[in-house]
Amino acid sequence: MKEREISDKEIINYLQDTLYVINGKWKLPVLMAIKRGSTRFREIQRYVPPITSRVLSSELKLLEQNKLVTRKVYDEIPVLVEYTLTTYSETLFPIIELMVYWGKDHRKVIAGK
Amino acid sequence: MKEREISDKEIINYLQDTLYVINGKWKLPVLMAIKRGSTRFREIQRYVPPITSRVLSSELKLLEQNKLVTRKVYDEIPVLVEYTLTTYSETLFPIIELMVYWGKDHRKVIAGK
DNA sequence: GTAACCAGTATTAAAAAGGATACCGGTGAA
DNA sequence: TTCACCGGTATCCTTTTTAATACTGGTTAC
Repeated sequence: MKEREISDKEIINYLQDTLYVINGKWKLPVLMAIKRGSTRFREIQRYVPPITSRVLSSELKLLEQNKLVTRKVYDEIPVLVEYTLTTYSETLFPIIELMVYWGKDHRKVIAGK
Repeated sequence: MKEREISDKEIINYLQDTLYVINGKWKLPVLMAIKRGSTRFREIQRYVPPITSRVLSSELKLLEQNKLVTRKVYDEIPVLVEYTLTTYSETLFPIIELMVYWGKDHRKVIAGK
């Protein structure tokens, strides 16, 4: 039994759905920061300069809504907040990694004439 | 001889370079439209609704600047303008295709809970 | 001749994204 | 006690993006 082909309109819709989730300058860099080991708010902020706390705060909320990031609060003294990736977010990293390599090459393409 | 590892900062920079090129709602859908066979201005516009001609016009210029699209003018009567993909743009399609499939699944993930 | 299509441009406005700066209450170290 | 760090929020402002609408000059189809 064969899968139905994806129509032109569906392709555009799916693509736009993805773009809607990852849009803007910050969401993917923030995910990458967490992936690379930054879990604390200030830590992420230092990793992805020069994002302001206002913007980082709102990006993290959107990432949470899209089930890409989990926010955990530990009731220690002082209170500790940790951001971690969901397992679902792993599905996004093949795309992000391709984008990293593409950006690296693109720099050469544009510079090299 | 081993390649040097990419540092944290470079990763973020390359990623941001890529995001800078593809940012916004329209550039990737426009590339996809051309890929799927739309070469004329109005044809692309119909393929990617509801983009206005003003926005499409400026997106196409940016795509040209980044060597992803070629604009050819045929001096016929009436004048004919054709947009085609560069071979370089092919390097972007693995990313775009992953994004199409990711968007398809993401819809289920968000809806299904 | 009038309507419609072509490839856009012009003008204006609205909405969204992002940035600057200051500040909060709490803790901990010097 | 003063300073710095933590995880943010509040307020205000600028820039960027996107949209709405109209229009141009030329061409073909009815």
